[in-house]
Amino acid sequence: MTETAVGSKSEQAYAAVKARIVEGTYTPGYRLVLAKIAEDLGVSVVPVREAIRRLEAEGLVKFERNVGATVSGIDPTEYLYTMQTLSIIEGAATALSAPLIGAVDIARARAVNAEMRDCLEHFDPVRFTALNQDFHSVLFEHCPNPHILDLVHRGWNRLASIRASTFRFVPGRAQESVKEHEALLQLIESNADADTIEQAARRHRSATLDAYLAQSKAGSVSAH
Amino acid sequence: MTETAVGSKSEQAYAAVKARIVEGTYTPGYRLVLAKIAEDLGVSVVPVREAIRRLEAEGLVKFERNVGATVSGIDPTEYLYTMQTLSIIEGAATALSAPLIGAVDIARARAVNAEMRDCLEHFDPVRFTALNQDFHSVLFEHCPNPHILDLVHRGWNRLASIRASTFRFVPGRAQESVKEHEALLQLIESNADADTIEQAARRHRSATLDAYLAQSKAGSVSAH
DNA sequence: GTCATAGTTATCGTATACGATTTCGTACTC
DNA sequence: GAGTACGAAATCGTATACGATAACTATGAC
Repeated sequence: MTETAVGSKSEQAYAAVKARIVEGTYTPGYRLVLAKIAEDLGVSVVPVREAIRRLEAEGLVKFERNVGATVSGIDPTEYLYTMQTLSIIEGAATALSAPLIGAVDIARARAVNAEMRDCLEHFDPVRFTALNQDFHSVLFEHCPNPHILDLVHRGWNRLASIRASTFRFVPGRAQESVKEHEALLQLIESNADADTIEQAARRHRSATLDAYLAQSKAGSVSAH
Repeated sequence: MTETAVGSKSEQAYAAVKARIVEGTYTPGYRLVLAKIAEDLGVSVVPVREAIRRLEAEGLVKFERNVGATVSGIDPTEYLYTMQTLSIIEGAATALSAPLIGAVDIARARAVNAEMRDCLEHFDPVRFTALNQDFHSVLFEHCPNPHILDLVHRGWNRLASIRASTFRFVPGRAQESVKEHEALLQLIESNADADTIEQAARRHRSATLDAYLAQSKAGSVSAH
């Protein structure tokens, strides 16, 4: 009865493949062969097909008819697009959540942000990124509009699959990020109006994107 | 060779079911039975399954394990959520498109808007809604971010499946809408900054939503 | 008369099998 | 030696078949 909770085989396959993509076992460009995955998971190809199509809908994999599926996210412009979209969606989600964020949530977010500050010293980019997600989760999880919330989750998923850690590439950005987090919390605490919060949350992410772009231009990503 | 373009059976099934939902053959709440659809289309259930799952990912249908799929959109709050999400996404898409909108596009949009104005007299809500989509398409189709553009399309699809025509329910809104369109065009022509355009586009849709809510509250939709 | 329970039916979930398409390698020709 | 055409292998796409699950119905007891 312990396996009742896992749901259908399709569900298992979906979770399994997604996990492998996010954790990096399947790197971008990796060729996903239905039969092989099916064998690995001990299921038939049909549920795997469904799982792949679901992942395609989320943008985690690219699927070509009669050819097969590959893990997407190779394209650096893809990162740009995702970040821009997320800046808009997350900004809106945070603004909509703000009135529903209580003192305990603020405290929790502040605790996470403190951990992030500590993290700066030893500089563990993976851990820093995980904490970053925790922090923002507190801010947008109260969003009353389930569609928007869903879009935010999809955005984070895509980012996770593209890069385990943004901050590995833009180390200088981490310090500013922590400061902006505190500013954001103060805005929410002081019941700032929705527009102000939305703008702040959006710029917070845009700034990370800009930092990444500046870094890329500087030459470290000279290859097209 | 004429059928090569239609693609796979899954594709056909997807298009067929989607069309039936949008055109209203399958109304919200309609029970989608795999076997029946498969028979109607002359294919097996497997491609139909895939089609249904794709539609689920788009939010057009709701799917419950071991129970089946139903056309979603029954819930009036669903309409609210979709409109709110679309106001944000469409606002952003329009703002991002603005710099890329040329004089010919403006002229085309203005022509569509003129048709809408004519439409007000005979008041054909279905036609009015179709023109409305045409108008906004001109404004956001140049959006350079494909993800955002995709989200806008999904939003319109959902709306189409929920209601063939919003304006049937909020007739008073149509006139204002036409005026706001013209204002929006002038903003774009005068190269207004992105924030201004985004706010205007967003409010344009929010206003329709507000009008709908006021109407609903007034009692015409007393049945739950 | 109402509630609970067992049996039936409808529908979904998955496995297996085979046909269709693409891709890659090899041989042949220019 | 380079290019093209043919063929084989790999992989996807779909049909069919059967097992699993949940909704419905009828029957019985209280």
